[in-house]
Amino acid sequence: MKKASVTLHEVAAAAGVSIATVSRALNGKDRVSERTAEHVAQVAEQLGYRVNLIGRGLRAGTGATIGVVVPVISNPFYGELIHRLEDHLQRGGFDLVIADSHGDVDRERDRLRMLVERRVEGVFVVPSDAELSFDAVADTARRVPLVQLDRHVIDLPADFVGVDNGRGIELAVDHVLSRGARRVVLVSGNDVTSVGRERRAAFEATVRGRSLPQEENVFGEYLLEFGEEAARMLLERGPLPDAIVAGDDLVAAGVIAALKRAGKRVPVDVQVTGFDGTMLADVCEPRLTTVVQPFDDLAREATEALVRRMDEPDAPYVLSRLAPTLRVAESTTPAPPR
Amino acid sequence: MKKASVTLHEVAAAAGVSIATVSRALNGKDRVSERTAEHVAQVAEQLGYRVNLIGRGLRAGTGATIGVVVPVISNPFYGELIHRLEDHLQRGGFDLVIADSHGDVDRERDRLRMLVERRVEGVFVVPSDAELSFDAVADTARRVPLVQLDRHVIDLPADFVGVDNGRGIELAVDHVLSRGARRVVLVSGNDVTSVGRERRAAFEATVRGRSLPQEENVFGEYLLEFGEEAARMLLERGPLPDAIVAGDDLVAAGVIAALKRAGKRVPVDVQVTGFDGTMLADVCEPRLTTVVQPFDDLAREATEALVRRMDEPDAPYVLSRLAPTLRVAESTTPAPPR
DNA sequence: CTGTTAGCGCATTCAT
DNA sequence: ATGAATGCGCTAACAG
Repeated sequence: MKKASVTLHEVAAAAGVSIATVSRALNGKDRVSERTAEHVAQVAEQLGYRVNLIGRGLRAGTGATIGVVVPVISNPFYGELIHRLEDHLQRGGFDLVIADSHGDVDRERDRLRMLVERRVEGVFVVPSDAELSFDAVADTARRVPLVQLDRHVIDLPADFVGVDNGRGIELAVDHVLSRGARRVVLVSGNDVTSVGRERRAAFEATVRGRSLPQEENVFGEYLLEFGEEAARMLLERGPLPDAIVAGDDLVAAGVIAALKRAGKRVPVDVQVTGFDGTMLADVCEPRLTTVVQPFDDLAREATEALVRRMDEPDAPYVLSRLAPTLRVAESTTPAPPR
Repeated sequence: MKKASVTLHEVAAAAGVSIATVSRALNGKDRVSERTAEHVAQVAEQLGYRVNLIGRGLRAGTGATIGVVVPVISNPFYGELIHRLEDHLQRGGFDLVIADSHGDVDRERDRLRMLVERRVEGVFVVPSDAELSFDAVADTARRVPLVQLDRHVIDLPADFVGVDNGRGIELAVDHVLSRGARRVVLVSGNDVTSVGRERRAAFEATVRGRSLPQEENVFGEYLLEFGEEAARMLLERGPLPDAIVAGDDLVAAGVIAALKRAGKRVPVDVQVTGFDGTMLADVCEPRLTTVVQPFDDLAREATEALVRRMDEPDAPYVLSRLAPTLRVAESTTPAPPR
């Protein structure tokens, strides 16, 4: 059990051929006689040979690996996204190395550095800060094909694939309006992330565009706890608005929990919407009306963008915005849709 | 932007020293004059040099990498677990490669093979099938230090770290009994996984031990949908039991959702408990009383077991069972605890 | 303190 | 069709 692993040399020796022949036989790329090929394969199998991807990688100048850096792997949204990414990459024969930045810029820089040193062929990154992530992400993009996912760094000339946040917020607001709301409040992430900025800007624009009353919105982090805290704040502030548009499903879940604990009814007393379309939306009670991200399309698009960048490193960068959809559920619908 | 990356040679040339000196200067392991060290560092920085971990890995016989194979990365339970693992490994200077088996034995075999070929220094695996995963996991364990996590393969002589499922189920059952339940039904995962088997066995043993009436339990997969389905089945079957012990939080969430849609009240009409202690438990309404897994301890223990195995490959294998705790919330408590 | 050299495992070019 | 030789980038002996 302590034997160092079998190498081409040993297989070659055992099979009575040269190391080159073994390599050829096993990879099947080059011409080898049927007989030897079979023989070699058998010997290799019998010896329990396994290619050493490190050796191959060194020779090839790279392993077939893609890296991805996310803020929090335990967030269901990123879990889902990574799940899809892995799927698409697998098809291209790539393995995925995952790194968690803990939403910390220093750690993010560190993890990106690690991926570069690993000579991954491409990197996906969800930047943890719309501004402070600039240096690390820019530097990485200079060294390896890189695609920003979900969030992006302001003014960074690099590919990006994400959802159309403006459209998503608009869908949510217009929906609650169609359900009779007038006073609508946004409870969402702060300006640290591009997503937070975009959703806020879109919300304010929509409120103005629909001539709705200006409410005082609440901003914080994309956490369950923030949702609860924000809801408590709104309760203290006075009469509840007609609807609360939350920045994501997690926040929405927190909002609903706090509201109900305070004896308020959703959607009767106040409507609530989420954003992302994670499984959290289905676990909430009432189930959450939410803006659904097209996870699979995002992953596919991002993979394609990365491949494009690998093929043509100097092509002009592209910003992809995918359209979200609205999934209507009980949190905005008094009468359960049958 | 298309420049192949800078190598030690180039740095050496530019700095007017030998390649070995550069290596030493940069790694600081060996004695180099203050002056040259500084000079080299500066040149390297200026050229944008980054070690090539593939080269180093080949030389060292391994990269500082650990692999982990889980059934579904999008499941919050595994997200949380991976999060903690990454944390502990980081401290040891290890990077983590994640692979998703999709709960499929073939894919699992494939992913394990990839990790071996990558010459990772260790592997964590959550086997997708208590029996069918045997060959792939056993073969992998023969080649590299391996620790089974959460689930294990039956009769496989390999390290394992997981929660004490028996104790967890007992905690849940005794708790609902203390809340006045008599008729208790288990809705949990089937016998495909060791976890499913253990929770079922523990439940049946507890029911017998407490002289409770034997109910017909429901088994399926650890999915939200299964929880809903099971609840519908129970509703059709006749009068609801006093309590439903769910196999995990996801199933519990599904159960609660379906019950409430059918007009039943939790915990008044029926109590419900979960298992795992994921964020789902806090999002449910009412919040879920659940058996909490000690995520951080599990990750730490698993990491230690792996390191132990790396140091002493032939040591007798060890099965670690960590004690869960019960977190009581509204799903079993009529009067909200203040 | 620093330079020279060898070789980790592999794929490939060039002979044969 | 096969073998011999080369070098990917790096670190660790070994000299000096």
